[in-house]
Amino acid sequence: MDDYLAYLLARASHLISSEFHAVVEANGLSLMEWRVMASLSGKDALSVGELANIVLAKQPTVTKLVGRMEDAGWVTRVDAPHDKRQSLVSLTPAGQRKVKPLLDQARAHESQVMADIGTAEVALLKRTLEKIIRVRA
Amino acid sequence: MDDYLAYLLARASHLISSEFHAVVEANGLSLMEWRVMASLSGKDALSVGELANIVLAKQPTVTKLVGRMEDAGWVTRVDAPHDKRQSLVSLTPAGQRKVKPLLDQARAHESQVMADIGTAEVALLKRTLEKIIRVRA
DNA sequence: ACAGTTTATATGAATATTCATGTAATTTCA
DNA sequence: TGAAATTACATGAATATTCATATAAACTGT
Repeated sequence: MDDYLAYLLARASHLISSEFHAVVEANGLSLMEWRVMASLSGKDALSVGELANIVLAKQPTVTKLVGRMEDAGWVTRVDAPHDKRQSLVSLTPAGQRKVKPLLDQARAHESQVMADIGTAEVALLKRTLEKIIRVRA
Repeated sequence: MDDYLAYLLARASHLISSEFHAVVEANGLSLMEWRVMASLSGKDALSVGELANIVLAKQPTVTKLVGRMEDAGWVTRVDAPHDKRQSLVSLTPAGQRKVKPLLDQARAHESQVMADIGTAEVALLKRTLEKIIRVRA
């Protein structure tokens, strides 16, 4: 059982996410809120559907998550000009300030993992994970 | 963002689990129920706490999950003789019959993934994942 | 252009998860 | 030994997620 790829992936993912989860919660965010804000942080905006795909949640979950984040003042929603069905989500200035230090800490955490496991091995791991995602997406 | 190890692990895990999720649901089980039953399938019994650790969920979640599965007739709970605080969960005969074909299908799915990605590469991936789990558990 | 179909999001009800806490059993150690 | 601390599980309230479905906008083929 604990030799299956599906389980090893789930366990390793849970472990690594949990570690950073502590940092995220210390900043008053849930893991999902962090994922949304991190996803938005580079881009100008993403639709609810795109976000759902990225943060690995269902669309109604994201609609409500974004609603709560909108109330908190971290994101805004506007109808897409070219397709008024879409709702484009983007970070507010407050949201950008909120997520900024976490992005730095995420990089630091990543570095720590690489130091613990080995840079080359992690690089190889990433390539294989990307291949899995690419081949089976 | 989509280059971070944490995210690649989450995405790959979600992808692989989702594929098998379809099979699991076709058998009338949720992903968590499947995990519980697969975890129990080799062993004689596991405590609620051990199960929570294995299936990557919180203890109250597992208590209630096991309660539902008990109602469905797939598992039973008995107090541990040596420590009456513990509640030992084990598969009923009906539970064993239920999970048996899924175990076979899980192996088949695993084989399919290995064929798609490459046996050697998956073996290497597994070793790295095990290392991450071992080093950072 | 328009009827039918598909797509994107929202929403209410049902379900599941989690947090905080309670209870009971075990362990610790003075 | 026995009081205090710890551990394991259960439970109720709060929260989050999901399913089913509704609504509205954008396509499609004629």
